[in-house]
Amino acid sequence: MQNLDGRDAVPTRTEQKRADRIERIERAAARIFAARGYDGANFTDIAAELDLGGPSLYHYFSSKDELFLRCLTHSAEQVFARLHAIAADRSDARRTLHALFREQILIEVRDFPEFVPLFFSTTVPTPRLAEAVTRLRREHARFFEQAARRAAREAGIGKREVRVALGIAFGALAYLPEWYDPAGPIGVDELADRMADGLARPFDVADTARSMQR
Amino acid sequence: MQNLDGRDAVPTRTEQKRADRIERIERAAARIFAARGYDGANFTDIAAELDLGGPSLYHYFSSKDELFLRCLTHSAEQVFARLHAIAADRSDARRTLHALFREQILIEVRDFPEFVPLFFSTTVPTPRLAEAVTRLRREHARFFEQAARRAAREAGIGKREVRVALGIAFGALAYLPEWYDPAGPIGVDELADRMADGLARPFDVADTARSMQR
Amino acid sequence: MQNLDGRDAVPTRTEQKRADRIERIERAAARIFAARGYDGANFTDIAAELDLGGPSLYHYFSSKDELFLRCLTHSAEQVFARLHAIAADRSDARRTLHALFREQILIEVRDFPEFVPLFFSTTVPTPRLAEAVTRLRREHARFFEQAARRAAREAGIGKREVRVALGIAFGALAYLPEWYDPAGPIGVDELADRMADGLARPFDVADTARSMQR
Amino acid sequence: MQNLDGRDAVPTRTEQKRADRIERIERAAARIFAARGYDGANFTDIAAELDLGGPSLYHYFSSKDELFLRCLTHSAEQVFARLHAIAADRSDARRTLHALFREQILIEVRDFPEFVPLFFSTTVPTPRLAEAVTRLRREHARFFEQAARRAAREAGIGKREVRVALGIAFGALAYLPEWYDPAGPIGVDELADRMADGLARPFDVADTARSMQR
DNA sequence: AATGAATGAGTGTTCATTCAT
DNA sequence: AATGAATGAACACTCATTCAT
Repeated sequence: MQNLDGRDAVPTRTEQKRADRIERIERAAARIFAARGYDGANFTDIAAELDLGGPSLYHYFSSKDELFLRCLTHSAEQVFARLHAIAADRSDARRTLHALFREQILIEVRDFPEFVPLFFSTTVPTPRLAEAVTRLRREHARFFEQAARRAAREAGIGKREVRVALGIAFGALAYLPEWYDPAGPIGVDELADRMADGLARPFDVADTARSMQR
Repeated sequence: MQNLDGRDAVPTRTEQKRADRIERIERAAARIFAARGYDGANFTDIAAELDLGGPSLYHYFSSKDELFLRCLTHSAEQVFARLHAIAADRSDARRTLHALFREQILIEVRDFPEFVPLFFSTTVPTPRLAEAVTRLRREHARFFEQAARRAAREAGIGKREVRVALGIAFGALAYLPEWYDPAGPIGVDELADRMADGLARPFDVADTARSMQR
Repeated sequence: MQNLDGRDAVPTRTEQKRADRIERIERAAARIFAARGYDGANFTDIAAELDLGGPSLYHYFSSKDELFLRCLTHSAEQVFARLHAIAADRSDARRTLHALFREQILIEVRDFPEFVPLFFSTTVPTPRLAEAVTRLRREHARFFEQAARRAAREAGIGKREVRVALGIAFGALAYLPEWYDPAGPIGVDELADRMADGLARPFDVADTARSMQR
Repeated sequence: MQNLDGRDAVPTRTEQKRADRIERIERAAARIFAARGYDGANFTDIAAELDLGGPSLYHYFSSKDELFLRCLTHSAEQVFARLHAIAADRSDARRTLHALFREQILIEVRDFPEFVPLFFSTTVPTPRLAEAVTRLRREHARFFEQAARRAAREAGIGKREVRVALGIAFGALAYLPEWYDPAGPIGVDELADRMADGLARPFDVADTARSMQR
């Protein structure tokens, strides 16, 4: 948002209010979509969460489809930003990959519990959403793939091993909230450490030599 | 199906026909539920697959809910039977665990593609189904947990490591059909080998000593 | 509806019943559409006319759009059949044209009062309907145009005179129910005679010579 | 707008601005109502045409109903004024009638394309509008009826012939924009001449004698 | 004067489910 | 056993209209 001067424009009060509203709606919607899925969440309920009538949401979103898309996109953007910050460090690929796993885990179980249900939900009803999900997942995967490829090259690990190792990792990340309870015996940090260890292990040098290729 | 004598009753022809019908319906339903999810699959379409009208299904299933439940239960039973056969071998826990992973993978990608969507679908609409899913998943998990616990004891691995390792494994198994393509470069058997290796690795003795406990 | 033998198939009782239902619905719908226009007529009211609930109509018609289309098409077909019977006589073009006008008038004010509102309604909401209306009107116009052209040739009347004369005629026919009251002083037959006279007059030989070309 | 003195009040600047606004809105509304019909035109779109928000229109019109009414009334007034100017000439009834037709045609196809859709639209949704339309149409018809009656008296034509002739004429006028294209082969003036000829013909003396009374 | 916010009433449409046949 | 008929409950979405700002 910039003026012709190149300086950031100050948003008017109304613009600000509107933006706030939109964000609040998105948050509520994300929560409900995450809990009940696209089909199970209805417009009326989402609106009711904010003491609004159903049709009021149409002031901000043109359709249910779009509302979901925005929830999805925004949450993805936030996650991507955090992964990006980590992926930028190109020094040690193995360590970067480990850090990416760690970060993703913390996002899921500590910072952003809606992310997984929105992002990894398998049944996506409208074609437009299906396409968006595919695109975003590809983008998400790339963070890990790039680091993994570099790490694999250094450790002399084959493409197919990488593919399988990443398949395992994505699955583990997509399913995590299904079993992990932050209030349980395993603390969030411990989980992040242990799990990232496990997911990154196939990219260890010695390991591979011994056990992955038997 | 027993008579008062305690001997197995011979099913009458009509009973047999009915059982056949039920099975055919379940198969079709499983396919459609798997493809479109509970909400996305409608009764009419499922019936149409068998050249039946929608209401006809009510001769065999009292509700959509129940139909799904039966699909779920039956497919689970089949899978459980195969896992059971493997788990029965109590000789080498580590090897048994590996074999269980292998079997589960083959079931998913080669023998029974509907299983994962039915069994691991995250959004379950009705409470009754939710409960059933929980129960079945617990039962399913037990196969792996028992072998894992025994293997862990032998290798001196802690409970929490086991929990994390199994969390990773279940996630990987639940997400497998999302990325793996049987027609792709990695063959089914190769996948089963490599992936089972990866999932069972945390239960190796030496491995754990070195990298999981840093 | 024919068998392989080439004989007309006897419709089963259920088919007959269904056809009856459809026809009854169409008639009610035609009446309401005619009275209130496409937008003004709602599905619920049409169904209520037959002591049915709104959604019941979907057993017979897949959408409001289609229901209207069927009303339109069927009424058009009936009208076309009657015009066709008259247009078939190729002896005297001037007389045929006159007879066509007469027939159309009788259809409108005596036999089929819904025809005009359905067929000549000017605002047509959906593209599919707009296209159908255009096509049907063209077909309808052709009956009159063909006779008119032949009559014009015989009487030595120019194309543009024909165009204007037909424009007047179609307008008069489209607007007729707006002012004519069958219960009023002018009887149906008298109306048909007088009006057909007026509409066909431009195709008289002498007339044109004198007054249309001043 | 008069003061207590009886002199015309000078409108204040704000009053003038308001009047301008009203007129601009009416013009836009007339265009959209004409194009899409009462139901098809929505408040938001009409306002958007003037870079206004929907609710802003309520500063000038108390309802959609009223807005339509004003469009209708104003356009009718303009048309009536022109017809009035012609009807004032009482010399030759036959010629006056012809001139009225001509004028009406020019209004429709050259000067005021919105008039017909607004004025002759057959489905009128609200009772209040229906009444207004009836009243205005009656007023409109009177211009033609008066001249026609006088012409008929002179030519010795019966009431019912007049009724039919006028019925044809009004229909022709109401339907004109449906088929006539000003950019087509027939020019506007030619159309006006020919069509007025046709519509006035029944009021010719000789003509009637011969063909209308057979 | 203008509008952003909000909504209530209504609309077409879907679908699991019931029931008489 | 099978289904055509029918429906009630629900849902996304539209739109004229109100109101506080």
